[in-house]
Amino acid sequence: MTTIRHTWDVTPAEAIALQKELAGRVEQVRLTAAVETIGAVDCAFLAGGKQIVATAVVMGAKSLEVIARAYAVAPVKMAYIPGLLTFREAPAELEALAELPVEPDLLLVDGAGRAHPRRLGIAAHLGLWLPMPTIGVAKSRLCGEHRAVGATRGSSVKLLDEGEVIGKVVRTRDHVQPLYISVGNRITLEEAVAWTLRTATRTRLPEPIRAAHHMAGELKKKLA
DNA sequence: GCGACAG
DNA sequence: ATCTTGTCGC
Repeated sequence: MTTIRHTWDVTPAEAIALQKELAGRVEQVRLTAAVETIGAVDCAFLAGGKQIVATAVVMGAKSLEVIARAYAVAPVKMAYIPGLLTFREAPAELEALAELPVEPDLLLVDGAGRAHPRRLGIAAHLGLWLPMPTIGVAKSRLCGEHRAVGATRGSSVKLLDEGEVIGKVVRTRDHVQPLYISVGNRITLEEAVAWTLRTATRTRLPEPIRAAHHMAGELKKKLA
């Protein structure tokens, strides 16, 4: 299995160059192993944006019951720049994932996967670094265009950029803002959409992401 | 030069 | 992401 390693201490120009050379390593292929557990990572900011709290959760793929949780606090090293979100959030999220007692079989990431200007959003980048397949679940569009999405749950349309399908805009709840789903790594777009709908049972966001997001919010209050 | 722009 | 109460709609 191929996984990457590199420093996160880079300049914006170096970050862009890194994304360009790594994008070609993403594998859009069908899942090979059974998915028994699903995880998610998210984060929140502390101390006026000086520190980041990353959270990671693991749930049973069928029960959607939490099996494990972990978190990590780290200093923020880069400002938010559209397209370079990864270099701001990924280091802390990787630390939180490393604290988990068990690794999930599939990981949902808050942000874009291949639906990125250079085809390497945070979900794809983390997918190259980690061993399990990943899915990018973004709440809004970073790039690409698409037709109007049907108003009911399950409706979806292709997200296109420069003539290629980079993701899918998916409605997970009737009359609620759609999600921008894209391949992270080691999964197909169809499977990514299917797992998103399968885990977004009661709300717009998939349960694992909701749990990770909620945990980040609680820690933000608790850690000041 | 003028917008767009994951979280 | 973050600053924040009540309120509209399914």
